[in-house]
Amino acid sequence: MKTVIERGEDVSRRRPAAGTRRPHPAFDPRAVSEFTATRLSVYVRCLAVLEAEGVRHVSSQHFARRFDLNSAQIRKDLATFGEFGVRGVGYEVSELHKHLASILGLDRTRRVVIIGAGHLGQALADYGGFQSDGFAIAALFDNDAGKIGARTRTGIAVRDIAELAAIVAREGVAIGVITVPASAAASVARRCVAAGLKALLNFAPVRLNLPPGVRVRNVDLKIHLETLAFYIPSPATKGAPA
Amino acid sequence: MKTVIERGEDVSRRRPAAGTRRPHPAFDPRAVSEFTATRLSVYVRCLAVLEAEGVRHVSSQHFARRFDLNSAQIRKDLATFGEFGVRGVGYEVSELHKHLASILGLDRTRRVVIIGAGHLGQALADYGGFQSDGFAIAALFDNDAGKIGARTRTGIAVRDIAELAAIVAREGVAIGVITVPASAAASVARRCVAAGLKALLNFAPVRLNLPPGVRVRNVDLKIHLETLAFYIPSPATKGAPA
DNA sequence: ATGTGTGAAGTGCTTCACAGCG
DNA sequence: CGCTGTGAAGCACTTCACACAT
Repeated sequence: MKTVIERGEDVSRRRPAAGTRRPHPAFDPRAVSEFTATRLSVYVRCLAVLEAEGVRHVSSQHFARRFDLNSAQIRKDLATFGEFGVRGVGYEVSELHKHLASILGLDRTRRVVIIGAGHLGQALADYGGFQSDGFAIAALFDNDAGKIGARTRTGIAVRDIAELAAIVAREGVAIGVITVPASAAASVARRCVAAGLKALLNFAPVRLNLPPGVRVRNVDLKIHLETLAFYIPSPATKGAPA
Repeated sequence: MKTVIERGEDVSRRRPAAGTRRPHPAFDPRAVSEFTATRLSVYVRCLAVLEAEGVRHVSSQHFARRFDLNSAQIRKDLATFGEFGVRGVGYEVSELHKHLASILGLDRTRRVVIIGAGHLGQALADYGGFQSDGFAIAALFDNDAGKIGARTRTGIAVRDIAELAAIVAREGVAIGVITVPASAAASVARRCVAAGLKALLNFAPVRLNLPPGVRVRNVDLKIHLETLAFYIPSPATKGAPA
């Protein structure tokens, strides 16, 4: 991630022209770090909790204490997207929730395709948490004739990857999830880009090299496990202090 | 991650006492950042590729170019763990591979338990990449009487979570994978800690609060998707510059 | 001559601390 | 007063650049 994006020196400098609060000053998403974007998603989730509890207003202080976050960071993050707070009062939970959800594009359902109908791909297709809250599986693909036409446990059909481009275009899909073996990942990723996908969630243990404009996030289970393993004080190694 | 670890000011300062290269100077894993640990895992994978190709020696320069990494970072990372390189020559692939694998504890098989036999838990249990290369599924647990006793597609039995502590102790398991619903995650995590697990890979969309000494890594699929969604130039939003 | 190991510089994320608004 | 929004400081990871080992 090279982040050679020109700085928007004046965007955040601007004060509201009229007396009202500015919900949505122009901001370039590409200028927002993935750290901030990730926290945005966390905030939406936390706000949903507060809203369900009937909480109307919350200060960054209380919000931080409640969810084990840093209040300054919350304020800074939120200020990136607009002036949502009221000084001396805090933030209006429901309104903020709606705003942030809209910034993430969660106010309308995003269709997602999954490429690779192995164990993992099928499990993700059937995974409830994937289906709810603004995301829906548009289709599940594979290139194995033995799998095409079959259905997952919850009844999602496995389609021929040859149909990928057509379905992506027809359903307006922007996000693809890659759950194919490592050996197939690079070529599948290229097909995804050719089909018009703009973001990929890659479960294959491969670093994908993609054109600018296409975002990738890698979820590499083996690397996660190995990294965890690294920190485990092994019974054999007595060296590490307790 | 608070990283309040005291600095090991002198550990990296020490020069070799004898004339020979020191493969393994004492280092405290807790003083190694997760960034470095993650890359360590990447390096091992890359080295396996080179070794399979029959490459004997590699310089940080070539290594970096081959796998799209930064040569200075490679040298710095490796220097954290010992002096593996030979000046003017580079690194001996097979030897370095072995050393790094040993540092990650991959030279012996790590047993892993999975808690939560839903779609995802079963898929991970069956996932080949999980099984190979130093990790093995010791057991798959659930608390649903309807699932206990059943088997995954590849034949792994679903066991009662009541057996968790006994099996962890008997098999010497240190790593747990949590694939239960969000509502159950906190209590399951507590059980994991009580059972003696030292590292958790958490797929539940919840921030686990655990005692020091227990590492967590979160894989939150919904947050990944939402973060990706954030960067997608939505057809509705015309504001963003091309 | 070549390439490691490493101090120093660079970069960017996080946290502090406070001016100023409500 | 309380709390936001934000410049400035702090901190951590990355990259540079070079002394020095081979």
